[in-house]
Amino acid sequence: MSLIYAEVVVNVPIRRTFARRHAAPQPDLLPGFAAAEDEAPDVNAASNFQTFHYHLPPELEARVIPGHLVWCPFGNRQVQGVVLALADRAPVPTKPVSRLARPEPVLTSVQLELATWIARYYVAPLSEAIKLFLPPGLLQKDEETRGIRAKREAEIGLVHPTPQSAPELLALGRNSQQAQVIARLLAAPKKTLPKPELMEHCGMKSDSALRALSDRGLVALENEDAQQSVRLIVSREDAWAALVEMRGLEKYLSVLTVLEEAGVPLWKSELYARVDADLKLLRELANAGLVTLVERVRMRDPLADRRYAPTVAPPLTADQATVWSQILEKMSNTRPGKATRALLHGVTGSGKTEIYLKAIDAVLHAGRQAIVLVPEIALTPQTVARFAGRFPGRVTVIHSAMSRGERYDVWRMLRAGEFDVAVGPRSALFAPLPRLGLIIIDEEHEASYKQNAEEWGSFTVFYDARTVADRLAELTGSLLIYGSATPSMERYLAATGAGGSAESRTEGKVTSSEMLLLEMPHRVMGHGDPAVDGSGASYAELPPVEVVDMRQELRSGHRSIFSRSLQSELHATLDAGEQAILFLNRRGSATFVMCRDCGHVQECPRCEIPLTYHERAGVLICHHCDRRYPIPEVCPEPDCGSKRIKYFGSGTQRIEEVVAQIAPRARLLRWDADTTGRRGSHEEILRRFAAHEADVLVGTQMIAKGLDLPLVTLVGVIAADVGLYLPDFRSAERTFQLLTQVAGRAGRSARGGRVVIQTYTPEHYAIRAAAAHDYGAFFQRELAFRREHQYPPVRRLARLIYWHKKLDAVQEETARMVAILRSRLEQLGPAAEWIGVIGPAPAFFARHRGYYRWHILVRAPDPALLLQGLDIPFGWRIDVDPVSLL
DNA sequence: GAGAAATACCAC
DNA sequence: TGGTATTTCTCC
Repeated sequence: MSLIYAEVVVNVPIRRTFARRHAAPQPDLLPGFAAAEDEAPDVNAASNFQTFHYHLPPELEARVIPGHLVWCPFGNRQVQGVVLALADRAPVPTKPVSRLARPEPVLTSVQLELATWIARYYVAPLSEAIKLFLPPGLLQKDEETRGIRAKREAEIGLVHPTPQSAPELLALGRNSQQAQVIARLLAAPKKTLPKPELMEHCGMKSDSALRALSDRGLVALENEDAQQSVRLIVSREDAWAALVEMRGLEKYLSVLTVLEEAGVPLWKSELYARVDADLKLLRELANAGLVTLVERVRMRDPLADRRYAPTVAPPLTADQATVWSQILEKMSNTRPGKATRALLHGVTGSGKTEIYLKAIDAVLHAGRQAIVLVPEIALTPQTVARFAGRFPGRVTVIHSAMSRGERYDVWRMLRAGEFDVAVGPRSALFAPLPRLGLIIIDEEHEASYKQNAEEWGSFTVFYDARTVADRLAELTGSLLIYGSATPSMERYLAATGAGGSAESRTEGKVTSSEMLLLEMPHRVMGHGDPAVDGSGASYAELPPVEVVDMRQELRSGHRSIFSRSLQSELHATLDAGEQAILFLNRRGSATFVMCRDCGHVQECPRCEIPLTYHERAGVLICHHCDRRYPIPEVCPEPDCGSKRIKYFGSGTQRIEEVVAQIAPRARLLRWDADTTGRRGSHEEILRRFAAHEADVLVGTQMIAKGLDLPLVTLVGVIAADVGLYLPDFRSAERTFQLLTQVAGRAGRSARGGRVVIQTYTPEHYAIRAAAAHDYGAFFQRELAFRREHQYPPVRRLARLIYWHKKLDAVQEETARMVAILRSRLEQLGPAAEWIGVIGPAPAFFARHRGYYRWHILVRAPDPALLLQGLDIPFGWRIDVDPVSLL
């Protein structure tokens, strides 16, 4: 009699990684892993894939499959674990699996495979990668204590088909002789009864009640054949109305009416929202047999109480039609193991969302499902409304404001196939859709798709949803659409194939597969305007951008942070009763050194990264390689030699105050970290600005993203240079994206608009390209820069960050780690050809919350190859494909 | 995360 | 050298 064994990933933090001595790596789960181990066994002998083996007791043999959550003995206690694989033998003596934690598997085979891939790619514990797929609170000793308890609520159903005149009603309300008489007569043939019989039935001792009814004109007392009788002399409807009034049945009837109109059983809370009722009333109705009152499990649905007006697809613009036909053509090739990828490069307002909706529609018709990723900040009601409105009842959302229980219910409903479209931020990628066929990543360039290793938090897997989505699309054979007005270098390089496929193999580009490039270069103004193409949409010009050279301003004696040009534009805008957005990039209030005459910025000659001014030490430091340089007294630019050298970023003036001086009557609204701390205040600020409760919106990062603000005709960028000279290889890309997106806010209506960008370096290619709305020019120039210095997407990077309270401990530990990495590098031999270890150096934000932060960079086609199985002491974070090096 | 084993530390 | 505090290891 042979046993069945389960390989289990236990939900226990395994403090140290160590050798996986017994079980061989599974080649189909870990492509490339086994081969690498053969070549360099010492480096890859250890693994973060620590698993444990158990045998299945007879009663579980037929019930357990990979993906099941089970309880297992572990040391002297019971722990939860996820079954990774079944086998007919185990490498060690085994204990039995104790029991199933849930009857259904918590992960599909595709999700297990993806989790395994994530753990390897991001050098993270497999157990942590698995947790990404589970709603928070599921993996607990006692899930009842973690707020994901199933919610139970009474549901009210209607028993009687026509409750308005049901005889059961007569058991309710207050009784009276008059009411009894009317009820009796209503039930009688010909609405007439002999008087004595009637009085007897109703227990009447005198006929005063009858006379009162007669006085009200409801009944007539008649003499027929010497017999006194009582006749109802109003219609049945009127008699019922009188009955209702007499018995005080209105409150009962209003409940019944709501239920009748709903046509389906309602939750108690839904009923309460529509009608004034309480549980006592409902119990009376239930006792009378008019309604059923059942307590059952209620799924919390974040969109349940929202009503979206159903919308239909508008005709496509010419751009949209072209793009759509290209997608359709490619979609026919999509099958499991083969994804179709597309990059939708469309300017702000070109109608990308309509393409997303078309793609969802097509996928739903094919019986498959879709995940829509949006940057968290853009998860405004408007975005959700567009998806929910087009596909009523089939869309759900996942967002950070949801409670544990709500997330848990959404997870369960998705798994049960109750929704076909999941909209949410990066974590929505792990939604359990059983028949996934489409992944959309809107605003693909947004940094929030990367789980940031620099954030303070207990995250352990610093994954990039854009990269993981690529893998998921491959595994499920899905269509994957990235959309952006300013695509990331990674995606655009993949889509244009610049550099060639042979190069991308050796240089380890993020994706080696084809990506369809879809361009939508025209801005749609809105329907109903004079037709430019067949769809009835008209195209709008992108707003003209004026670049103001602040050096020139200075030379002319204007020291204000508002150039003369921006001041006059601001006045013109306010005079016209229009609105302005003033954009200040305050991020990391950079301390770079710039010549105020020629705009020259001090850089590290080797890393070509701006040097950071350190006031205390009185030196300039490169935050990549830790080289130090003296502060120049004169500008080193050959033709300049100016002595006016400025330390940028120190003490940014408050724009608000200056605006108040320039335009005292302008109503100001501020949008930054201070004013948007509370949840929902984003929307509140936007709403107030959209309602023209203010004339000028002053903000930092995320101004008015993705919102139509027709009255905004001026966008001013106060200092485009801030952010451009941060010591990070993505600074130019980020600045270009920011400027382009901000400029896209202006002139989205027939009023047109203007953009003013103030800068000390108007010749910088990021600023010139943004001003010219020329993505291609920026891309080519930036790619050359990345290629020259071997930065992503030409090469891949991993960043190892170490935090500690003591500086000497940081230096010691980072030096130790670098030594280990270098020795591993040697052991790799020829496989290390493209690998480099850079550092250690202090991170840009070198001191954070009392901790020193230093980092090491690994440049490699596949950083995991060097880092796999590394013993990683507490305090380290491994960030593969870091989004920032600050 | 907890108990067992290994090691470091210390008084004599 | 024995006893104890501290760190490391293992758990299928």
